[in-house]
Amino acid sequence: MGKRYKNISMAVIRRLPRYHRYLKDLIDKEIYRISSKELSNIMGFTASQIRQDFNNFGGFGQQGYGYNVEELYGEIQKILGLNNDYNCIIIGAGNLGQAVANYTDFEKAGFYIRALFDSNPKLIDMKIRDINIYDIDKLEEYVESNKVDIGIICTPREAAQDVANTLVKLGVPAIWNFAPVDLDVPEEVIVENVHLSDSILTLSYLLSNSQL
Amino acid sequence: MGKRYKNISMAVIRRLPRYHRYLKDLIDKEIYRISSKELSNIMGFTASQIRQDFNNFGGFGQQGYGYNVEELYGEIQKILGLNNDYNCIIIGAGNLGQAVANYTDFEKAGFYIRALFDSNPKLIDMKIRDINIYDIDKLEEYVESNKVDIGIICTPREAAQDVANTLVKLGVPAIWNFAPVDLDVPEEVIVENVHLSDSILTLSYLLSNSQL
DNA sequence: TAGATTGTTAATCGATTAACAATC
DNA sequence: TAGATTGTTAATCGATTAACAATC
Repeated sequence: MGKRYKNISMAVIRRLPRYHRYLKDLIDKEIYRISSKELSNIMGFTASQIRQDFNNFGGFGQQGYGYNVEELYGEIQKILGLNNDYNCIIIGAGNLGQAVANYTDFEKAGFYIRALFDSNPKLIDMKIRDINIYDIDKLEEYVESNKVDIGIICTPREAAQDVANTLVKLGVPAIWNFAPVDLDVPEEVIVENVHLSDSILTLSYLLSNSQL
Repeated sequence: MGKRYKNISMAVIRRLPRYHRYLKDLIDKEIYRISSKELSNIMGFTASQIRQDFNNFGGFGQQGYGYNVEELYGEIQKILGLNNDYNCIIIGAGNLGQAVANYTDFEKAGFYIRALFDSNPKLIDMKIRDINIYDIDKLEEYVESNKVDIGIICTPREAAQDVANTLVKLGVPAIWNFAPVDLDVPEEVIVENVHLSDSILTLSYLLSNSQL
């Protein structure tokens, strides 16, 4: 278990994955040293913001030199909790659930999909890669006998809150929610939303209000 | 074509789909009148913020009464550009592309998927619902002879920038990007990202740094 | 009219940017 | 050492919240 950071603003937290991504690119390009100014040019954040962001977690740079890319990448890796593995289950094995289950990049980052659940009899006992789809009735039993870190909700809107209630009741600490609702959960439960419909509406707004 | 709003901050814009969603719920529940205070209780924004947000676009309420839900919903619908239909194409017909193509909710909101494109010979000429998957080589020809409002990029990371370049060259005004890269496009081109990998890393951060 | 609630201005809070001393 | 660049404090900017006069 690494250090735990508190009171970091969401604005900063949401930039961390982006740093992680760009630093990975730099390593792939065999660039091993970078200043906040150079990173600023690449990423489009100000150099000042970059230094402020990193200094929320301690000083990773060296005056007169800049940052060691691999070291910095390693630190952000740790901060993001990517040194751990996570057991994930997907509830809702429709198109979206299957797409998520098939996205093997997550596994590389330590997010292992252990099981899917669905209410559609046609899907039950099918496999995605080698991951089984169980009847939704087996969800409680499964979570009680297996450690589940992240519940991924890919059900239709109507079912999402019920599923969330079940996951919360069973002690699942985090939910990755793809259903187009804001889930009502106790505050200690972590919810990260992927609201595709909100995203396309934002695009729609920008398109209709653009100058063309 | 409705009014065009400029200089609205992204913070406000990103709340609009959420208002849209909650107002729809209210209509479904046959609630036809609401005050900023009541909406505040439901949505978790402050009443003050709600009034500020709406007043960016004109006064939709009435002192002493509140807001007429249907009217307000209609206004936000217009502001979001949902009175138009949009022709969309998906580039990359793998799991994610297929999941997006199958998500019929988008069609209800006016986003019509007209074609998919992929480089995998196995997929070409298959159909998702009744939408054809074309060879990626046919992309230019297609966009030249059909109006395309939104290009949806569901390719792997490596292909995404090339696809974006092609779309930009052909004059597609907006890109909905699911590939885990920040696309480099001219500033008049609208890009809305769905970075699933960034989202799961954010969740990972919150989970590793939570108090449990 | 009296009560309620908006629209809007002013105050506060938080996040970003600028500046620079510390130091490699 | 001189030059470069960080870490950090101070200044600025923008977004959120509070307050209240306008008015339905």
